[in-house]
Amino acid sequence: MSQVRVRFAPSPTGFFHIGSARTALFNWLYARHTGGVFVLRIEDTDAARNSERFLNVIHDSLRWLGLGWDEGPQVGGCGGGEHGPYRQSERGAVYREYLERLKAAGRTYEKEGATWFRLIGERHEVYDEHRQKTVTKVKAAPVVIDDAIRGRVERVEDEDFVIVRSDGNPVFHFVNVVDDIAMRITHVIRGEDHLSNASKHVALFEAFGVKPPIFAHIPLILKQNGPGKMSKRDQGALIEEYQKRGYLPEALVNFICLLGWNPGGDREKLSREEIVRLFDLPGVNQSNARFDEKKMAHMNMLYLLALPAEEFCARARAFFESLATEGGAGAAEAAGVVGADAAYFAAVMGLAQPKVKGLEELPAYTAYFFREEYPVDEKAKAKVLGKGEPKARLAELVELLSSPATDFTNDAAIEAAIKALAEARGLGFGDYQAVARLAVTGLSAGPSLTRLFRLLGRERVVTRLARLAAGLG
RNA sequence: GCCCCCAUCGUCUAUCGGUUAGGACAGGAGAUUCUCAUUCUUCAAAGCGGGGUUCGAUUCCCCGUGGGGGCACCA
Repeated sequence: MSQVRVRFAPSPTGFFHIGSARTALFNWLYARHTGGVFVLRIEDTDAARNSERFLNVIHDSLRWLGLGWDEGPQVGGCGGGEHGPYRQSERGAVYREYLERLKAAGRTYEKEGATWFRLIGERHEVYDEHRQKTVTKVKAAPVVIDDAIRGRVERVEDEDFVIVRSDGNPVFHFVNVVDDIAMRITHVIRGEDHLSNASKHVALFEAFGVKPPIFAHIPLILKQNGPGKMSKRDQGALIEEYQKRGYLPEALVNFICLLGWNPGGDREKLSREEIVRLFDLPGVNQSNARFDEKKMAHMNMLYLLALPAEEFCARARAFFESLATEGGAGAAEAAGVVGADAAYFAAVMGLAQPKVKGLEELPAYTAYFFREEYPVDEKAKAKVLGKGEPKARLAELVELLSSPATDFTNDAAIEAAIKALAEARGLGFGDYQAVARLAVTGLSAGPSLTRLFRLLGRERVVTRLARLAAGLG
């Protein structure tokens, strides 16, 4: 059992996004890699901006991603631990105690109702052009941050700062350090946006007479278009979004672990176990990575393709169920799909699995299997009906397929029958394929025609073929 | 403005002084398949600039430039 204790410390002030997910993941990976402890701590000291709803989003997202926490709020089998409570809003007593220690050491003072942390060094007043106000600068000794990823970073912290607001609530820098001490955190793995704050934190650790933990500031994820880091408002930023769209969490984890880290070599698709085994802090990059939705979609497809059929079927069912429950557009249709015969559903999903890039394509891709009122792609329709003799081809197919002489029980027989028909007319399978597909599915692309014919059954196929033929009347 | 971090194909990245600078996504072309997707083959695509150090720099150092972050009684 290693002594490593890491923490993920989000604040419930908004939706959980991909950057937070990766920070959580790296912490989780490091804990698992070292056999250490992964702590979830909720930094909700800003009462005005926190909400219970966003707290649930954090819990749900972490669990969906498979990043269970060893210590933290107790939710569905995760959490507990002897360093609680794990919500900062419930740790007032701890902060008061630590504040007293700082006061006793003469490292605080009151100003305008707030409590400030006093740096050590000579003071002088300076007018700050940028902030347009007079500030007191302190000639403090440089703070050294020995970062596991960045190496040695030196920074001068030259202004006292508030640690307890005038309303009595402690500030982030203070509670963050106090909790890292109280919870015996050994490694602080967090975004590079905190690198500049680290000097404040180190100063605080030193004031408490505690050796700072090992810092590891990981690069940021940049938005895929335009300048700046990824934020909650950006396209593709929200974990909840991927969850709703039926992304596989293991694919998402695989993708985001590759943003700013690599296992060495050319491999990209890695199992969770391999990632845990290979992950380490020195392997983390120093430069920011731009988010790429296309590559992530590709990773998701690879995972979908690799799923055992039953597993794919189960995920697909869960996806349709969530669509039906969500109640948005298509909920009624999804409910219909969920209510379909299980064996039939499984057979349809068997056709779809090798074809779709994501579960979210399933409703449109399989609509015609589950109801007679399915959408028709008008562009495809115009194109297919615009050439050859569609009406004649449809009529021939209706005659062929409605005949009891045509075996409708296996794909090969159906294919052979249509090929024979084509040959007799001096045509190819392709001359029937497009128009038949349009008639039966409303689309120009989809699973193998003969396989979907067999699944649909003779009656529905013939009816749909005849219906389109009649429409051409 | 001040402080900190970073810098290889469009994007994610490999390389830890000597390579035809490799892989993946995206893009182009082709093959296969009843369409589509997959798969396979293939093409195009990179060391920011300038100084050093060195027999030799993508790699080490410095300066620019560019990108990112921070500078709250937010976290």
